[in-house]
Amino acid sequence: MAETGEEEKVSAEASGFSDLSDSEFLDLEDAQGSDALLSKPGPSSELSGNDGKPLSLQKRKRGLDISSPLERFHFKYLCVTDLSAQNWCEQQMVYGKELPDFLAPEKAAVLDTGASIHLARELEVHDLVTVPITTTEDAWAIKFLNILSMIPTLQSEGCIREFPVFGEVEGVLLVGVIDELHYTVKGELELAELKTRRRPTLPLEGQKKKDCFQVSLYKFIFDAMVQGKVTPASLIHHTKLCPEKPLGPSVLTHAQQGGIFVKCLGDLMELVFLALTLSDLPVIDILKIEYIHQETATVLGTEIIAFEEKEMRDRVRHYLAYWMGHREPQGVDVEEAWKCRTCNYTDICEWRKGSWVLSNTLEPRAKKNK
DNA sequence: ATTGCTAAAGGG
Repeated sequence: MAETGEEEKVSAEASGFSDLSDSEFLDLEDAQGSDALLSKPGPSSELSGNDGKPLSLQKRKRGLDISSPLERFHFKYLCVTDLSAQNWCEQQMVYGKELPDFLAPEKAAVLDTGASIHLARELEVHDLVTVPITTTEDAWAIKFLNILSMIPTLQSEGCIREFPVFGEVEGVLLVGVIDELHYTVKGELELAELKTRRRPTLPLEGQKKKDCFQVSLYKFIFDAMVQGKVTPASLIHHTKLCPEKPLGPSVLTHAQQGGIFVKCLGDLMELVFLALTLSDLPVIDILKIEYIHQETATVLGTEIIAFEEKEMRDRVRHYLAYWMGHREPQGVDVEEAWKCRTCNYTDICEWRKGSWVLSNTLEPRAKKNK
């Protein structure tokens, strides 16, 4: 690596994250606090119908019954790709969350290949180092340190990859990673999303729509970040992070190696906020998606997306309405039933059953559509 | 490909 080009990206080790779920985590001093949060309040079990009123009504009064999917899954935030999965098929996304290891066999290879190609490209612009961590605060700290190192790189060298984004949208925290950001020869900030494909074919409309939504959402969140609309307070509120908790020694070491001297997450968040808002970062000018063939790396197609904020926001609102429990999940429309062909949940899909019954009972009589 | 009281993205 060239001297000026030598970039070091700090990345949290997978095993570090898995430590979080170990018993070790519960053995910490905070354990009592966490247990208290996790255990259900006593009255909930006693509610089981003792007077004449419907159970749901009783619970409703105490606000116990109405747990939104967000709460039921215990999600503090959603990934951008969760929402773009909803764009593909919301019902499928929900099954994916409910039945995690229901997933497929040979699809894995395609995903794996895609991931490898992305990793190889990431390594073109910076090295990866592993930082062992034990807490959620540490995990976020690594993300923030990465941002702090990437902003100056973008401004001086013009290209960064895997840039973390996050921000509250419609009251929900969304988290994602932008594939690539770079300045064009004209000096415009361009987001470039790479999509690798198993077969050397152009994506269908449904695929394009989903990818288009994904990058639009990235821009929306990124723009909000550089405009100072994403505050440390909002992040802390959603993630329930403790800003004063001291960071782990390995994280502190890596911060210092990068010239960052902080003691806790709160300090780091303030630095990130300042870096984002005071580095003359523009909003994203161009959204580009490139489809390439996995095997040959042939460019299959390039899309320049027109950012339509209102449409995107309406869509986000619609998707989040499911997560907040304002509506039931939906499957695909009849014209997109071809998506079911590659879905693992077709056999159990309630949405499909519903529409099959409908079309079966209505179609034979009236030849018209429904 | 799972994995998760959270790594997000990975492709169709």
